[in-house]
Amino acid sequence: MRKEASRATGRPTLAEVARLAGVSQITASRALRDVPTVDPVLVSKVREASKALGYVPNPAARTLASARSQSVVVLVPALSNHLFIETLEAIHNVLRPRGYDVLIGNFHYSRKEEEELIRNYLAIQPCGILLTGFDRTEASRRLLEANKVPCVHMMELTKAEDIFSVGFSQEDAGAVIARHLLARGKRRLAYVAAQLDARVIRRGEGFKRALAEAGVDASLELVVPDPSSVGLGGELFDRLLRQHPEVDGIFFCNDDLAHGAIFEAQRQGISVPGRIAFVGFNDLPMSAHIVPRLTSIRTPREDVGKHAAHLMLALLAGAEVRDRTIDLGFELVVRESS
Amino acid sequence: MRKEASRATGRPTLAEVARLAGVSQITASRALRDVPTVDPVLVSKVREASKALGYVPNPAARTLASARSQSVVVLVPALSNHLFIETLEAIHNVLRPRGYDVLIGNFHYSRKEEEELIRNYLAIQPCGILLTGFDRTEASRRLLEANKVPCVHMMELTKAEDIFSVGFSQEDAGAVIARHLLARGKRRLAYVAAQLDARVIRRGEGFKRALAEAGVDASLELVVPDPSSVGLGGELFDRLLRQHPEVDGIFFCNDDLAHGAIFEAQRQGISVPGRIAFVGFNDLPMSAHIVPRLTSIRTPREDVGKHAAHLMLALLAGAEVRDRTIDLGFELVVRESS
DNA sequence: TCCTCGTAAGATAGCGCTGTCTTATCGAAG
DNA sequence: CTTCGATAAGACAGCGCTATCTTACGAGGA
Repeated sequence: MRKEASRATGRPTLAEVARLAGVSQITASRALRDVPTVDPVLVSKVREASKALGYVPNPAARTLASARSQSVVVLVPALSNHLFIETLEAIHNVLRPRGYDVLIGNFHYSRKEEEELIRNYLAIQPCGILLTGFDRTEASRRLLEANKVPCVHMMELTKAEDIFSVGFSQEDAGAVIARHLLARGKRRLAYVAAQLDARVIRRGEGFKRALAEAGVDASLELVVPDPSSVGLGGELFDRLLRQHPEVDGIFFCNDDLAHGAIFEAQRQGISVPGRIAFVGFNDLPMSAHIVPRLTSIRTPREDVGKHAAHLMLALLAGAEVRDRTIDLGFELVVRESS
Repeated sequence: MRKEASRATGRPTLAEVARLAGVSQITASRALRDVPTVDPVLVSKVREASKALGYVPNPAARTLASARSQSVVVLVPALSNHLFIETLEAIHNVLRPRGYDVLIGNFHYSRKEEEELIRNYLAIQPCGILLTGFDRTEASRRLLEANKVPCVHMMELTKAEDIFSVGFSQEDAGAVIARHLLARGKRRLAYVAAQLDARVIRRGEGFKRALAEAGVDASLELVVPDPSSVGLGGELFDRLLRQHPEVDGIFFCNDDLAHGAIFEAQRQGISVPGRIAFVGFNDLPMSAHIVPRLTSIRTPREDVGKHAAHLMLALLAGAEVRDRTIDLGFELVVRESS
């Protein structure tokens, strides 16, 4: 009498499934992985046996044997923010039902921290990585390259070959806002931004370029590196107004700042949009309810996640991907604040 | 000449570290895991060899061999919400530097979905699970029990033996709010809640109990199962006011609802707190800036994550844990809205 | 001096899968 | 009727680590 399986997990293994189905272990393995060279009759036998035993594959064994896990890593610059949450949710919803684990890495808008995360997460041999934007350290790029992990970039677009990206044009969005404020008759326009990352900068560039093209002064801006917050929005608005009392329209790089500014304006008795118009970015749920309701750019956050995840699935399946760039656009939602 | 290591990952392995350090593989393994029975001299030799080779342990192999992964699963009812984000961040900050992977499961306030997540995540043999609250299906409980995974429960407290919990008393918090509103001279008080979960219900119970104890009518409430949102807060406030125009104080089960109500009141020209006082729950960042600033309960979300993670570490280390219950308390932040 | 015992190091044997090579089977071509 | 190639199924080995058992060794007691 041997003390069988003392170290085992107690769960049914592939070998047991194979035995019950009357096939070899490797055939059972292939059947469950949809390898096409298996007789459909055997496949269904294996499927039944698997179900009968309540078999669940052991991901660790799978990873060890194939040198590639079933984990997809998603790196985002922040979590304290509806944007990425919705994107993450969408990614989860696509990938989890298909058996992938989703690992979230928050790099707090720090390229250095992102590099560290990449280094650490590569240890688990992820089968794919979803990244935010293109702005990262050279070392990060090299690590990804060297490990041959499929990557999909979210939130921005590029024309570069060999790069998969899902998002929209930050610059165009900024330009649309500029034209909207101009159409409202505003002429003394400013860009207010915090938490400078590549996307925020690009939005501002689009905004200022459109102003310049319209022959309007595009030099007014108040840009700080601090983390964005509602409180900061109020402060920045107050500061801008002291320095430039003539300002009659502001594009805030995100809704949080705009919300803070709305509260501050309310406290100071400044009429919005009468004296000054506000436009935000991202269209957070609150923006449709705040007084006055905030004009904003609705970004396709959820769709970015969904499409990025599907693109990753295609890459993992080894499919030929024609469109390496998926432009999901954006929408200007005009409300009371402008 | 053998085509050595064709399937290998190319990364250095424990065997190479052992060879370089001049010890057996198992000794190297023990040295790197801080098993105490290894000669300190050998430990440092192994450490050096490991560093020299840039060795990173393979988590899959480790999991397979030990039948336990380095992953900690965290199950939360929602992500669209600052609360859990901050808690998750804190958990990450504690566990990741110690080599654990943190897997997040969002069960969308659904016990059924939570059960499914538990079932699925057990496949990866997590070394621990962090749960939100105690309210789950019998099957979930059995699964956790049967798999002998250490569990820590967050956000609520219990006196039950053998259950580790980190949080605060939801009921007491509700009671504190009731007493605060009473102290403000309000007498027609209502509880407005959405997204009913165990904690929201408990808050309401504490609130109503405190009212009853003070001899005040505790029957006024508007409670709906829909997902909580800013918009819903406005609607519920409007509906309540039509049905009970005499209401002079409302406890909203969370800040989102309260924010929506503030906007709605503003639109209707209703004075807050003059005619009616508002109190929220959670103290989201926005609550300190909205007009009027919102009185709320500041919950120790970050600390809950931190303490829960440390408790988990203690359990994983096999330490003797004396206090199975960690009460982190809460704080009533009184502002303009009451 | 011999023997026991506690401790540290090593040898061994897997954990549960999948990559790769080999073998069986069958139909088509010569 | 034989040979060949394509295809499906299986045998085999091993991914990189750790649990477990075994051995070596020195200290302490009889």
